[in-house]
Amino acid sequence: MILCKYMIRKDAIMKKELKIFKALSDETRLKIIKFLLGGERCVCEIIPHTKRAQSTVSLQLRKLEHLGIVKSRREGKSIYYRIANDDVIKILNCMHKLS
Amino acid sequence: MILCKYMIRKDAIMKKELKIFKALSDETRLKIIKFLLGGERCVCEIIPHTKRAQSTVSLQLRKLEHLGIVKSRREGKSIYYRIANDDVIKILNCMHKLS
DNA sequence: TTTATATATGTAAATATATAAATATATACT
DNA sequence: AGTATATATTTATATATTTACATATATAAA
Repeated sequence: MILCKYMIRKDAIMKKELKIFKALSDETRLKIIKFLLGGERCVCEIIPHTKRAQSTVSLQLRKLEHLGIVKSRREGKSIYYRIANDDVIKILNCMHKLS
Repeated sequence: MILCKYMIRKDAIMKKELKIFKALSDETRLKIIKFLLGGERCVCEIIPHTKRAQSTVSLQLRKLEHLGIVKSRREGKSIYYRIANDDVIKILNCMHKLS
C-alpha cells in the first residue's frame, strides 16, 4: 500500500481530534474542563465541584495534563489548573451554542 | 438539597453533550461519522472504509443509531446509513476548521 | 523538627468497551 | 423451495477505564 503525505496528515488530524473528543467524553473530565472555562482553579475547588474522591480528580487532572488539555502551577501548598488548549475552548463554545 | 430548574437543565445539557462526545471518541465511530458527512452510505461501503470486521461495524452503527446520531433505511438487500443529528455535523465542522 | 494540609501515586475492584468469530435473519434471485 | 448475499445478533475475549481507599510526598506553619 502506498502512503502519500495527505493520508499521513489525515491520520494525524484524526488522532488529534480523537484526543480532544476522548478528553471531553467522560463526565468527570467534562465537568472539570467546563469549570476551568471560568478561569484558573485550585484542586481544592475542583474536587467539591466534581463531587468525586480526591484521588479520582487528581487522576483525571493528570490525564488531561498528559493530553495537553490543561496545565498546572504550584502556589504554596495549592496547585492551580488552567486550560492550555484553545481548540477545546472553541469546541465547547461551539457545543454551547447548540444547547 | 434543593434542585432548581436551571440545575436540572444544566444536567440535561451535560448528558446531551456527553452523548455526542462519546459518539465521536472512538476511532471506528469517528471514521464512520466522517464518512457519512459525504452523504448516505451502505454498510457494504462503510465496512471496507473502516477496515474493521463486519460485526464490529454493524455493532458500532447500532450504537450510533441508539444514540440518535445516525438513521438507517433498507433498500433491497442493502441498508443505508445517514447522519441524523445536526449538532454532530456542526461540531465536526467546527473541529475541521481547527485542523 | 513536628504537625497540618494539599495534592499525587500505588493498588485493586468494578465496570465499560471494542473486537471478531460464529451464527441468525432478511431479502432477492433462480 | 433452494441458494446467495447483506446485515444483524450472539458470544467470548481482551483491553481500557473509572473509581476510591490507602499511602506517599511536598509545602507551610508552629
